[in-house]
Amino acid sequence: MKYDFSAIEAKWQKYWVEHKLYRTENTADGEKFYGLIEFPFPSGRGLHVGHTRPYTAMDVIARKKRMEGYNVLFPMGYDAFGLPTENYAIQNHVHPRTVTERNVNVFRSQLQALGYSFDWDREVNTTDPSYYKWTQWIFLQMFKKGLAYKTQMPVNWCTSCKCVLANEEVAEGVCERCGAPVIRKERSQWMLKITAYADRLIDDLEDVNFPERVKSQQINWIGRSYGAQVKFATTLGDEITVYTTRPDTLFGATYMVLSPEHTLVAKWMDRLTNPEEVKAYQAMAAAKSDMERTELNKDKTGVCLGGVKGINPVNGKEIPIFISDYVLATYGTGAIMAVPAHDTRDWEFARKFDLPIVEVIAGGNVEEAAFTDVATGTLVNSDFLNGMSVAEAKTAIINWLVERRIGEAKKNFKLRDWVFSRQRYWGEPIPIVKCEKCGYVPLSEEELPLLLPEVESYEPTDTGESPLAKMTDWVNTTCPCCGGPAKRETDTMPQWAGSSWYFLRYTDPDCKDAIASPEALRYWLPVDWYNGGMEHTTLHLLYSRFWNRFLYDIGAVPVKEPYQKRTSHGMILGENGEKMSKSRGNVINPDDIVKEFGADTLRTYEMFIGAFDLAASWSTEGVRGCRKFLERVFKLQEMVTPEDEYRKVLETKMHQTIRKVSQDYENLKFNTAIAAMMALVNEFYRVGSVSRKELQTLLLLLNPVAPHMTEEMWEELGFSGRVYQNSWPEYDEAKCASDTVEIALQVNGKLRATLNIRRDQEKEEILSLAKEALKDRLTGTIVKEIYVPLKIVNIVIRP
RNA sequence: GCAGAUAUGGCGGAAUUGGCAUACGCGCAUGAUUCAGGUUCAUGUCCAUGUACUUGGGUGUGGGUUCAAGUCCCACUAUCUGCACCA
Repeated sequence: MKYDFSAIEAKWQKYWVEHKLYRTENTADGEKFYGLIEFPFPSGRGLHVGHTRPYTAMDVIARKKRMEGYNVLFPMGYDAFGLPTENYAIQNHVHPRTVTERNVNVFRSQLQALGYSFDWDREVNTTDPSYYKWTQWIFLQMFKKGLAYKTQMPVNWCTSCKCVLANEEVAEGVCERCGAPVIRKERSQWMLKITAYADRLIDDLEDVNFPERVKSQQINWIGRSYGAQVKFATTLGDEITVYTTRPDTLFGATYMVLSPEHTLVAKWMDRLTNPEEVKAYQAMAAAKSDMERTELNKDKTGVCLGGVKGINPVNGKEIPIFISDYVLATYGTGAIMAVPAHDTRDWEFARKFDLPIVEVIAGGNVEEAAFTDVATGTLVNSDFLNGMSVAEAKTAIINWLVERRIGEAKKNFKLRDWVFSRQRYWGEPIPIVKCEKCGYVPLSEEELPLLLPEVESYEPTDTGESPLAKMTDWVNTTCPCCGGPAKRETDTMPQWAGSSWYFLRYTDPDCKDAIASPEALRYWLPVDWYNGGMEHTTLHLLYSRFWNRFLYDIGAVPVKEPYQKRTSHGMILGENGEKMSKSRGNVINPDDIVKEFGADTLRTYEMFIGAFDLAASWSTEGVRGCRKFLERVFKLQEMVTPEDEYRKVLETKMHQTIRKVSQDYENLKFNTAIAAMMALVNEFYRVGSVSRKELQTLLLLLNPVAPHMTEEMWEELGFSGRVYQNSWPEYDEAKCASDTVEIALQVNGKLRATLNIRRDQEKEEILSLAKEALKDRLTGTIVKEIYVPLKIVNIVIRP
């Protein structure tokens, strides 16, 4: 009997589609289960073996849950707006919509060829006007609540192409396309006030089941810190406000540093003694990204502002003011007080510029290095703070500052507001018009969706505006508020917009009058299990939690947190252990694998490749191994005996395997689940036969991973119904354990022998058996005898 | 630089609470089947030493705790992911 995978897979895929096998209703008996995977960006390169790993994993979970009686929602869609499609469209003079449609069709057929159990009736596409209508609607709600606003923000500007570049299009400070230098230029941008939700985004993590590493990465990214804001007077009259997490070290502040972009620098420019030097430094800083600027191993640079001094409020001392690019305009107030004795970066800067280092917390040697340990130090050289601990000093100094109205306790976040504008064509138009009289005015909800107009060229304009700016008929409109002349916003939304709420739309994808009907949202939310990549932890995952929380606050969704459980998969690397990429020539196309080995083999291999949450390298030899395993299962048909029960010799093994596979699937340990099934199959071969009942159980266990082959065998063997209509096999805990176990016998921790014991044997009896077995080695005084039940005996002797 | 993670045979990886390191697969070796190659089946396979028994070493590096450490603690090193306009 030959395993003809192409015929088998085609047959069952057709059957599943025709019978709408995986269609999900919004009401049903049994508990609901909503399993979600990150929907793909339909790129021109097609589906990647990196996609199929998490998709297969959740498909396994979904199939198992259905067999356990759950009403399962397992949907798929396309996150189809975005830069790569737009760039392809520009190069090839085709409409991005055409490119998107083509790519989506390729993706869909690739996904279907892998036998995923998606409910295809619920497919969503973020570029569909009936979808982005609601993306725009959410933006309008945010605007109405004051969470969307415009401000000046720096963007990457190519001096030659004269257009705004994405960070990805900038390589080592030059434009990726033309090689011309890229500078940072201020532009008016739409922003979303995610910082208003910073506390909630941290605090609500307590209620969800996310891996610790995901939680801590989000918490650190949001970066909540408690400190103080302090006003420093200057000799030019203006005050500088600094943010510090260490107000206790105020007596040790021996200089100040402003970010090169700080507004006071420009204001003071005429009165400085070294304006040329300052301007030159600002120009240099503008050419660097934030990351380059904060690299610690680089030499600290900076310029002292000539002709102005700051005044330390606690001791009245005049201290120099520098500008340096290690201070970022976007964090805190863009200005710091520098305490070189107790901050590493300040210490290095002070050494380089020969500035005084004043120790105010005893415990280290500040001549050698900054002393940053807050737990043990005691305040010194600090007047009324002397002798206090760091914690006491913080409270005391803040009270002192508050009394004099020169400072206050302040909570700060590293999280920045979300830059929501893109000067691009292929995104959702922002539904706002600008009226000379009324300012920024939202469109009324009846006018949504605001459709993307047809343009001839998708190239950004010379002024850096989006291609939409060239559509004067579209841009010039009337103000919804006063009816006077107004202009439409020409920026579009980032790709993150559509993906921030897609999981809501799946619950009711055709809903006409809301993001989804309240009944559907109530039934399906929260998502029970969301699997995705670690690389999305601080952006997509955080953004979508933010949007959901906002929608909860305005009563549009019923749950605070959208995802009850989050898991992450590791990347699939090339055969050489490097990231798969065209330039490295190590890309594996899933289509080729399906064609040569079959979808069931690809699925099995990707589940077997290694620990699900770690990266794993591709191995075509490994694929062959999984194919061999499936062939061995297929050939079991020739060895079937008619018993409709587990035979005595295999009973324990059967129960153990069911338990292992059930638990391992649930814990995403697919590799060990498959190993257990391989071991079971080896056992069948060793025995030389398999009973009908044993094979039936194996087919049920293997079905989620290899659905086509198991369905075919099920039919061939004449079992009733389809595999998916049957229940998940059960195991008996009592039958998982054999009567005897082998334990290890150690002397001084070294393995010397093993011993077979009965489960119910007494400790004393086992110890005496052990000593008998080890008697040649017990050549000294026995100091200690350790027995760990059913595991080990360790006898400690001294000569 | 900051943040999060990872490190086990020739390779992918396994190992409830600290309790027999290397399950399962690949590769390799030997044998059977075959005209032959492939397939399939069986056996073996951490390293060193040795006649089989054995003995010693061994989970990135260096220390520590413990009767016992891949697992816990301290200090390193290397690699991977993200860093806000790629998604």
